[in-house]
Amino acid sequence: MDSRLHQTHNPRAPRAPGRPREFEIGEALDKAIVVFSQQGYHGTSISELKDAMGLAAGSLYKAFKDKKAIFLAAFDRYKEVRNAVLEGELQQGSDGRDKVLRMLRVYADASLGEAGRRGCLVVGTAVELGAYDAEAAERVHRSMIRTETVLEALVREGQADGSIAPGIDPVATARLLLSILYGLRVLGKTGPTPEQSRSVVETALKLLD
Amino acid sequence: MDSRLHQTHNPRAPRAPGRPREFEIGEALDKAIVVFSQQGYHGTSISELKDAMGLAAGSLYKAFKDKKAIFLAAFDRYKEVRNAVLEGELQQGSDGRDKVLRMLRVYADASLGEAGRRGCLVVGTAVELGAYDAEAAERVHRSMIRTETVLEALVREGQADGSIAPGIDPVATARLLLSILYGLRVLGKTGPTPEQSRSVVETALKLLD
DNA sequence: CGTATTAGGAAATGATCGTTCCCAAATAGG
DNA sequence: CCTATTTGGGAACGATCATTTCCTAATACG
Repeated sequence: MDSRLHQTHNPRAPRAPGRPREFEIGEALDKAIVVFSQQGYHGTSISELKDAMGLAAGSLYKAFKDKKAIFLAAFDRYKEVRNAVLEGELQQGSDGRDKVLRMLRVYADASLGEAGRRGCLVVGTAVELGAYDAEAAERVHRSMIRTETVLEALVREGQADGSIAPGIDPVATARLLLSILYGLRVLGKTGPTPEQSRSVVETALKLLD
Repeated sequence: MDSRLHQTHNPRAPRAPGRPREFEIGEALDKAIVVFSQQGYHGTSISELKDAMGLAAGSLYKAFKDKKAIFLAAFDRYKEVRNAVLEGELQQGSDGRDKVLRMLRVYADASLGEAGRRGCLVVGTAVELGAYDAEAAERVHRSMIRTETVLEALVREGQADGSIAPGIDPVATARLLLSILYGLRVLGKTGPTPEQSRSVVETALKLLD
């Protein structure tokens, strides 16, 4: 298996001979993310995928090994994009408490409107493929552990800077906040109002007192 | 369409002529619930369904209009079963706070072990079919609203009997608890430890103070 | 007891699935 | 400038999908 297959074009890498690729893998994956998030893995056919990505079936299978490889590449890109959004927000946080608040808001905002109805690819993959595909399940698990670890670190940070009560358990609180984040994404599938999402975030802050 | 098609056998109803059905629709649906919860709607083929339910394809299509009708009937039965479990627990609750605790525990327990990996059919349907099938989305929405309403009533009950702080907002708290319940079911797909689920429940109780 | 009606179950149906094949087009290296 | 190599894209592939058909078995009703 060629490791270049699932990478975006790197202009510094030695150029292989042959006809150059006419599309950006990253842009194509962004379109795949939309379809996969909306319809799930089994609910998305290669035919729909090629229409959404603007590619012929042959081109798809030259860029990716099979349907699952497309999905996993889309999953990885989704995680990259969402992690970048999250990190950008966290950097603006003034203290631990404010960073937890911003993290909750990122998920609450993502659960609103069209994006909310589309759904979270991590949650979707956990639910649809968690008991079906080991590779997908492992990525989901890693992603969840990472998010949980971030939350735990933020709680500890808040306890260190005095913005979060010293008596609370960072591990238990992080786990509960994790439940809330994914719960928000599930509720987002049914089209909540911005007020509903906001009230969840505000009320959850009580856990930091 | 014959309304008897999706009902379990009722011995008091006037018996129709013809060969009697050799299987119990309810038992067959119980087996369908397992498969649908595990693999989702699109991930489950009629072939798998007939194997799991112990029926031939022809018999399936005599009992149900099509695959979606099987799924919706399984969804309805799932809700009946889970609602019965929940109601049984709530009746044992001593006051509002204890009832909220018991409700959290029902979801935390359901998210453990094999049943947890199997997943919640409401969450699964929301995620997989929420943006795909209007009929499924409506059932999910009704189910979520109902659960949210129960939570809100329990909070009010606790405020009335003095077990829950009078200052908290029942609507906002119910919504947050709802997020936690569904979040627990998502996390259940990755095989949490009993300690993790228990700590979520314990920590969430802080929201009632 | 015969007829109408329904269920059981296997085989057949057409559609769509994921994947491969094939050929023309476009590049790099010699 | 030719050759090797890769991509684009559409046609073709076998497999599997959901569904129907068809025949036999079992019941209710007159």
